[in-house]
Amino acid sequence: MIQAVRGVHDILPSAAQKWARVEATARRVFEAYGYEEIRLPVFERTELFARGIGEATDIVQKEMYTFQDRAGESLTLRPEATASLLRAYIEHGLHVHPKPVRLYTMGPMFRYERPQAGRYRQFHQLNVEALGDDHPALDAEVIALLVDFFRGLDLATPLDVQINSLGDAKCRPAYRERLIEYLRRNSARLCAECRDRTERNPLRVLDCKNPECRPVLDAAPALELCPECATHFASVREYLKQMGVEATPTHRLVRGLDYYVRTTFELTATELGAQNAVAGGGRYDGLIELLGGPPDPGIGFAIGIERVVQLLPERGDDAREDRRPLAFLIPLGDEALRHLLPVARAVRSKAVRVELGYGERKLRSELERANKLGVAWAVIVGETELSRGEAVLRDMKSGTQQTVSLGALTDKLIALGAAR
RNA sequence: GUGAGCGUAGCUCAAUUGGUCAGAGCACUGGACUGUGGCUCCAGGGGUUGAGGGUUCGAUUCCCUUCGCUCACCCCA
Repeated sequence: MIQAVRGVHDILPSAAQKWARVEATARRVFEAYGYEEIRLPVFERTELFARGIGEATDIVQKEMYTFQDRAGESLTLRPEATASLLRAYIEHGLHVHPKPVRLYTMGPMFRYERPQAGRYRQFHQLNVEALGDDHPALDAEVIALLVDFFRGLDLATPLDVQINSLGDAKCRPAYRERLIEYLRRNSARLCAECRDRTERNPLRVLDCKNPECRPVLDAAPALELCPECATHFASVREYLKQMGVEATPTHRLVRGLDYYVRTTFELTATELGAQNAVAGGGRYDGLIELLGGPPDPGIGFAIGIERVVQLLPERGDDAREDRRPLAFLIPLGDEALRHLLPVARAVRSKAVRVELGYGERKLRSELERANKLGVAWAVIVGETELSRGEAVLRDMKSGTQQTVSLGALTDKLIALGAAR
C-alpha cells in the first residue's frame, strides 16, 4: 500500500467542514479590516527564503524542502508565506498603492521537522500583512484583527495574547552584545543547549524552558528600548487598551525568525500540548528593503490552521444537515432509470441537491439507502408507475405517499427544494 | 537529529503462564419481508496479527532488525 508521506495529512470530508468554517471566517474578518486576498506560489527560489528568513535560523538551516529543478536551479517549498508575499509586493510594484497595503493569503507551508501533535511537514497558514506604514495604531489594529478572527470562531476556550517589543536596529544590537556577555559569564549555570544558542541566537536563550536555567535567565539584563521604540511600544499598548484588547507584555517572547523588530506577538492555547502557539507575528521594518524593494516597513502574522481546527468545538453535524439531499430518486429497472436521469439533471441545474439510484437494487435496499442519506423525499418509479406515466413521491418522515405525473416531477422537486 | 510508548478487519478493541486465538461490536452487502426505509434476527465479504528474521513441538504473545504511527525534546503555526 502506498501511504501518504510522513507528516502530511489528508483532510477527510468530515474535517473539511471545519476547515471551510475557518477559511470563511478569515475572509469575512480580514476583508472587514480592508485586506485583500493575494494568491502565491508554493515554491520560490531558495535564495528568497535564505535572505528573507535569515541564514542562521533553524528553518533555513535544517527545515527546508530544497531541490533542484531540471534546469539546475535551487528551489524551495515555502516554509512560510511572508517572504513570498513581499517578493510579490516588490515584483509587481504594489507599493504604489495607498499605504498601508493590506494583503492576506492562505495555503500550505512545508517544513522538514519531526512530526508531533500540532506539528506537520505540510501545514497550513492564514497570513495577514500590512505594508508601508509603521504607525503604532496599525500594530494595534493588526493584533485586534487577529483577536477578532478568533472571536468570530467562537471557541470554547480563551486564548492568551502576549506581546513584546524587540527593539530595532538602533537598540537591539547593543543589547544583544550585553546579553551575550552576560550569558557567557554565567554559562556554567546554563544547559548545553543554551550555551550553544548563546553564540547562535542569543535572544532565543531567554525562551529556554529548562528549569535549571531559570535563575540565570530571570536575572538577565532586560532589553532597554531606545526612546523611539519605547514610545512606539507604549502607543501600541495604549491603542490596544482603547480597543479593549487584552495583551500580556512578555519580555521573553522572542520569535524564531530573524526579521522581526519592535512589536511581536503570539497567541497560545494551553490545551494544545507542547505546540501551543496558534498564531504569531510581528513587525519587520527593513525586510522589504533587504529583499530589494523600497524602504517600506511592514507587520503581519500567521495563523496555524491545523491548530485552530483542533480548538474548534464539535458542532454536532448541523452543517451536515444542510448538505443532505432533498430527495433520492429510485428507478426500478433500466427503463425507469432513463426517465429519471434527465429529471435529476434538470433539478440539479437549479442547485437542488438530489441523488439517484441506478435501478439495479431492490426497492427495499434503495429505501434503506434513502433513509441513510437522510432525504426528505424518495421518488419511486417502477413498471406500474411507468405504465401510468407517474412517479410515487414518498415522504420519508411520515411514510405517506402521493403520485405526481412524470411530466410534472421536475418542477415539483424544484418547488420542494425552493420551499426548504 | 535525540528519547519514550504503541502497531490485530474500513473503524473501536478482545485473545489466561506462549497451547484451536485469528474473534466481537460498529460499518458494508444480502436474506427473513416477489415493489416500500427506520426496529429485530440471520448470513456473507473483508486480516500475509505492520514487515523480515530468530527462539520453540507450537509465537498475536518472547528476542533482534526494520518500517510506520503517536507523544516529548528541539523548533514553531
